Amino acid sequence: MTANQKMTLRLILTKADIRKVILNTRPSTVEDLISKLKESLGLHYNFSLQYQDPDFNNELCNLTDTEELPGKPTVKVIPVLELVPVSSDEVFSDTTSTAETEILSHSPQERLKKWPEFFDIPTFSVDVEYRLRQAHLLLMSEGIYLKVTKELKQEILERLAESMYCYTAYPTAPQFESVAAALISKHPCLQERGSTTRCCGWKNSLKHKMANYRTKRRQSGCLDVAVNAGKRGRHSAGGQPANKRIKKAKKGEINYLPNFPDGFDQAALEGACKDLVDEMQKRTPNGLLVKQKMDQTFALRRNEVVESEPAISTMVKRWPALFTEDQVCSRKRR
DNA sequence: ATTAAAGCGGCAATGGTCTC
DNA sequence: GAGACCATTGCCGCTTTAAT
Repeated sequence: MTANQKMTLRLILTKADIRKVILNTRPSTVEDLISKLKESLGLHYNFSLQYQDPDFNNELCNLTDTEELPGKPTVKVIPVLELVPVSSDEVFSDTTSTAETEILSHSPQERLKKWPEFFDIPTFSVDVEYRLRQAHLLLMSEGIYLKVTKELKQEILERLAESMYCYTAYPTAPQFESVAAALISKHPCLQERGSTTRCCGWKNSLKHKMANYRTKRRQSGCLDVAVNAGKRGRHSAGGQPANKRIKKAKKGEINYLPNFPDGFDQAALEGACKDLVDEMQKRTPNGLLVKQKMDQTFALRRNEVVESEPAISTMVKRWPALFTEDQVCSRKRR
């Protein structure tokens, strides 16, 4: 392949938006290809690429080298989800992260940010953004409101639920209101005629969506929402529902049961627990080490308390550091 | 059959009333 | 004032419905 050759490719942005793209020069690196695509299509988000590989019956493979591309390749855009970096005083955990961005994962660390004063509506898929822009123009010129189709609503709700979940799994009524208001403020074509707030339908849908989103997360193994499930008697197989004994959360609070930190399993955390006991037996325990290990093992302690309801005396033996002045004050701040 | 949206119902909190 | 009791309210998981 020569570098100056034109390049024609079929670009899959979404299921509904597949475009033919012609580049004047054939990019020599994947980075170059991505920046050329960003430039020619005006895409303002980061993405990686997958291509249909003729070696594997045209199944998609990650693109690592432009040499792998056939003559007229079909390439799929894979958006990279990014979170804004968080300042250390905004986090619940005392541990500070040096990462500039974090990919969304199932770890509780994703929910580090305080609910913002003004909720920032995320950017939707290219297709949805395009449709909203068109609808906005139509509203401005003709005064016609957008008729929100089922799949458009679905994509909007899904993206908003994801965004809200970064802050909390259980938004309050005013928080739902603020998101709905921010949505119609950013996209006036989504306003509802008939309601005074112009967005109470969105608020209602968001509430339902969030409940369904929690169920989804629960099924994929997120303990922090799973702890609130399984309380109904008639839905469990063996008489008593699984989590019946776990008290239902009060208004405005949740039963917090975080997953283990990334890279740590039960055994690793048990090790940290033992280190802590050993350290606490010293005449002058290393405060920094104790604090670090206590933060690391937070999820393990929560699991013990919720799962086995240990006696206080057991907790004192297993977690002597938990009852020091430093730790009591530190936990109160959480 | 699958999936998302919405309705239903159990449960804890809350507030009012009554009695002591 | 304190407590017991009862009705109401609102949250949220589970189930149903509707669309494909």
